[in-house]
Amino acid sequence: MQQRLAGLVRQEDVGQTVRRIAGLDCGYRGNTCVAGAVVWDIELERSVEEATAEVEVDFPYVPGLLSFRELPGLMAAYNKLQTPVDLLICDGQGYAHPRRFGLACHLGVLLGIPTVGCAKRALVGRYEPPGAKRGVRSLIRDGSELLGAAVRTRTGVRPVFISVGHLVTLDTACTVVLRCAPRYRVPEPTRRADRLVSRVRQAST
DNA sequence: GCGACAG
DNA sequence: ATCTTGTCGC
Repeated sequence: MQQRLAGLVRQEDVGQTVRRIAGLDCGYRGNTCVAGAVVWDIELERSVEEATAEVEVDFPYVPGLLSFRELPGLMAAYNKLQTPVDLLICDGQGYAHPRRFGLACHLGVLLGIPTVGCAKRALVGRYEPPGAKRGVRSLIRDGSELLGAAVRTRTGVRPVFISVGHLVTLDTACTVVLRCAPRYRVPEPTRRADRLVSRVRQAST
């Protein structure tokens, strides 16, 4: 399925303005996936809408097949949003995937909107550690193929791993993530979604 | 056969 | 991801 859908991914910028950025993340309570979606206004520098959803899961975590475990919950949370979103940042890989179709690509193709993969760890590919200063990038490659970039969002802190999801270029993906991460390693949309999920999980445990 | 392996 | 005890730094 991933090999087939990978052919639908477009790595070109299509969004004119990128102002409202959604962040998605999920956590678990037994076999229940608790997903959260946050819309971050890059101009106002604040969250303008949040939504959560819970769905039962049966698919296990398997490196390379994360989508099949998290997509249902993430889609449910995203679909509850009322605010139109310009771009979506996902907690995981996009193109930097064994079959070049990570979670960010899958969500992008299904939703038909620009998406970016921003993972906390690499899955495939090789890269040199980027310079220590915030903003420095280092390309992630697999042989001669360009997969993504290791980007330092905070000086002296380990980098995040950016790759194209859908309807964006790698350069735009890196620029957007840096704009969304002026203070913390993880960009605000994803970071807020993570915290939202944590709070909901606690309140129900 | 062994090591690696998003969340 | 989840659980869990302690430590370091601003």
